[in-house]
Amino acid sequence: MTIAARKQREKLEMRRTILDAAKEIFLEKGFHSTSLRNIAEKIEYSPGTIYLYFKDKDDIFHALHEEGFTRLLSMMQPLQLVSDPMERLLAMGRLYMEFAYHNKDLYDLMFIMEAPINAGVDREKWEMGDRTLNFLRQVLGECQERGHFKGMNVEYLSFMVWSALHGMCALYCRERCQAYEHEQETELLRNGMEYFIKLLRQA
Amino acid sequence: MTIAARKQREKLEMRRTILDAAKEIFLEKGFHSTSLRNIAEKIEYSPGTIYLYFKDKDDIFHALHEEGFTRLLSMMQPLQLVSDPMERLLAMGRLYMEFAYHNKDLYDLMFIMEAPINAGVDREKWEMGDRTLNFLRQVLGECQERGHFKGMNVEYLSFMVWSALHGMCALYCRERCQAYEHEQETELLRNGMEYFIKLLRQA
DNA sequence: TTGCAAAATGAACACTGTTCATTTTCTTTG
DNA sequence: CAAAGAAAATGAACAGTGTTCATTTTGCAA
Repeated sequence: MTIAARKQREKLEMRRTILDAAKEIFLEKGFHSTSLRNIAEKIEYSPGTIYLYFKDKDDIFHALHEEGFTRLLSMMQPLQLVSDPMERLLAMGRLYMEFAYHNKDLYDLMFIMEAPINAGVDREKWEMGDRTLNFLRQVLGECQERGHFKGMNVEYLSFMVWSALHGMCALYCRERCQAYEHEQETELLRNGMEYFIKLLRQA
Repeated sequence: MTIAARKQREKLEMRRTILDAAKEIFLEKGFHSTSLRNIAEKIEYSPGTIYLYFKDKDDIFHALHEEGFTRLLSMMQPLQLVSDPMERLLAMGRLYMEFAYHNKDLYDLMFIMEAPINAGVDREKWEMGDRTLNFLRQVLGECQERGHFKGMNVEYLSFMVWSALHGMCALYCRERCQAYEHEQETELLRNGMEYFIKLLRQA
């Protein structure tokens, strides 16, 4: 039995090795400029080998996609200590933006790129994404219990809030902040965030 | 002299022909699945010919990028008839979303895709984008004159407003609305927009 | 009609994701 | 320990990509 166990472990280790190499190259060169041959070369295996561990290129980046959500979610856990729901919501917002700012390519992979999500809408794979969204739903629900966002539907409200944050992050990730010649990216993000928070506080 | 003029006209016509073919295939198959050989085949020329009229693939889609802004801007012109700036702002928002919804791939090209904008930040080429942004700056400034958005910086304010709209459109374009299993895309967009408008009205 | 310049060609280059017959490596059995 | 069998890794091959460039075709002027 111990040999079968080792085999399975080695299988997982190989997946990790591939994933680590893929992530490194991807974060450095971007998704579309990362080829399977690049990855294969880095781990010193032939291109064909990768297909023994992943269905195709999308499958690799789908795995990284999941890792991103796990990371984001784990960063959000401590926020549950913030008792006031409105303050928790605002802290979540800032943390979300912080995550996007410091993990530009990972954020891009998770929320902007076409590749991993389009092919098939694998429900099971979105589990981590769902959990993140539920976090937002919950805090918004609690805000309503304290009198905020009166008469609003939590589904649509969460979509609006998520969108506002995502919009700033997405413009940042895809270099559209350059439309503002005289402002720095960081200032745009910081002040954009604060203004949106101002709107939320009034509602 | 008349022959040189004709030559020049033919050069422009050829550009148009290529652009039209490119747009058609692109809107049908998406950016990355559109190859120069596809375009060449459609216009019944050899692949090499295209390079006599465009520097590279990006150059083609940069041209379409510009067309997108021209279209959006022309759609916005009639809004100048709306005298109340707050109403004009809200109408602009709805129109912006309408544009994204009905021109999904064009919107994607203009505001999400990496290809055309990253390579070089051609200032001259962003002219149409600048004009669109100025439209927003102007209406926000007028809103302030009427007592809205007190004490806010128009630059940051416009970034926040743009981001909120863009966020919804971007999540829609890149199929992230699927995170909401039980809601339709159109309802998410419509209600998300209305909720954001609610926030703006209060500020 | 000849000569010249502009326009169009399509083969070639180096790359891509993916497949699969072949070879190598490891594990089990006799 | 050797032979057989299974699992793992290989790398050539396929059909595609964006791009270049020597060669050919075309249209105009002398």
